[in-house]
Amino acid sequence: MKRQLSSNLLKWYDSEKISLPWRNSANAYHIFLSEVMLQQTQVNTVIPYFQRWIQAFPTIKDVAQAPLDHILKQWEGLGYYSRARNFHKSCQIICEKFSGEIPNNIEAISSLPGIGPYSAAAVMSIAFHHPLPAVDANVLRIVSRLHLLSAPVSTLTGKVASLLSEIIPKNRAGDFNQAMMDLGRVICTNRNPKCDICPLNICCKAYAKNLTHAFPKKNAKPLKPVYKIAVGVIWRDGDILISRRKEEGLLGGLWEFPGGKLLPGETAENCIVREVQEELGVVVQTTEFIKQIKHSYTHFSIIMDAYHCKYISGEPRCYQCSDWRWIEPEDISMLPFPKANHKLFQHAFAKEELC
DNA sequence: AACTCGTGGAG
DNA sequence: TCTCCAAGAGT
Repeated sequence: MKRQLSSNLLKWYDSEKISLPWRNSANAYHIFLSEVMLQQTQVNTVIPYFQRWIQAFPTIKDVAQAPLDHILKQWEGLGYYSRARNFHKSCQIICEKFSGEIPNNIEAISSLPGIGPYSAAAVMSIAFHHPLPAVDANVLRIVSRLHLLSAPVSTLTGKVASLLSEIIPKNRAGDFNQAMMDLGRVICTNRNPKCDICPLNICCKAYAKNLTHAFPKKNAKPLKPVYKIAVGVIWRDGDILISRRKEEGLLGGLWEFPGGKLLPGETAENCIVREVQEELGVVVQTTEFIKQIKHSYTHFSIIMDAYHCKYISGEPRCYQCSDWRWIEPEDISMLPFPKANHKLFQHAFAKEELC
C-alpha cells in the first residue's frame, strides 16, 4: 500500500517531464537559491527571478561579496525581502565557515538564517539525496486528503513529516519530494482537484468519500485593516529625495518616497510635511497632487496619496530611516523599491520626462 | 502559539 | 472587482 503510493507517484513524475531551470541541476547553490525563492512563492513567479539571479551572481561567493542594495535589487518585486537579506547572510556564512560550498549536513544547513524545516529537507534531499520529507503547502494538502487529517493546517506539519518519512524511497528522495509538490501544484490543487487523473486516487480517503473540498481544514482568517498613507516626491534642482527603510521589518532595506500614516483627522498634505520633518529633519511644501495608489499587503492594505513637494530647508538626517539620497529620476531604477512605489513612478515622472 | 513578513495568479 | 493563497521562516 505504502510502496504502491510512492511507486505510482514516481511513475507519474517520470511521465510528466516537468522542466524547471533548477531541476536536475548538479549545482547545490542553484537548489539552495531556488528553495529560498520558492518559499510562499509560486513556481512560475520564481523562474525569471532565478534566471536573472544566477546571471548576476554565478557563485555563492558573488552573493556574499555583493552589497545589500545589489541583492535587494535582484530580489525587487519578489516580496518577503527578509529572504534576500537572510540569503545574503547565509552565503557569507557559507564562505566563512564551509569554504564556499553548501554543507552536505542537515544540522549545518538548518543553522543558516532563512532555512527552516522545509528548505533544509528540500535541499538535502534534492542536492544530496538524503531521505528527508519536505513538507510544504502542497504536501500538506495531499496528505491531509489521503488520510482525512482534520486538524488545522498550522498543527499538521510534524505529523505529515513523520508519516512520509516511512514512505519516502531511499534511492529517489529528491524526486519523491519534487513529485509530491508537482502533484499538489498540477493535480491535487486547492480548488477543483483533478482526482480523475490523479495517480494516488486509488488510496485517497477524501476522494473515496468525495470530501476533497473539506481538506485541508483552513485556519481562521483575520480581518485586514486599511491604512491611509501619504508620500512626497520632493524636488530640489531636478533631484528627488528618497530614504531607505530600516533593515528589519516590513520592506526592510528598500528605498521609498518619504511619508507615512495619516494621524486621525490629518490631511495627506499635512501628513507629508510632518513625516518628512520627523524622518529626515527636512522642511518641505506640497505643490501638486500626483495620484492615489491602492496596494494590498499580507495583513493590511493601504490607500496612498502622493504629492509633488518642493524642498524648503534643512539638511537631511536619518531619524527614522537607515539612509537618504538626492537622486536624479532617471537613476531611480538602480535602487530597490517596493511595489507600491513602482506603481507611482510613471505618474510621478511622466510629466518631467517631457521637459 | 499567534503575528509578521509581498506579490501575483486564479477563480 | 474581491478573496484566497502559494515549493515558509523568524520572532
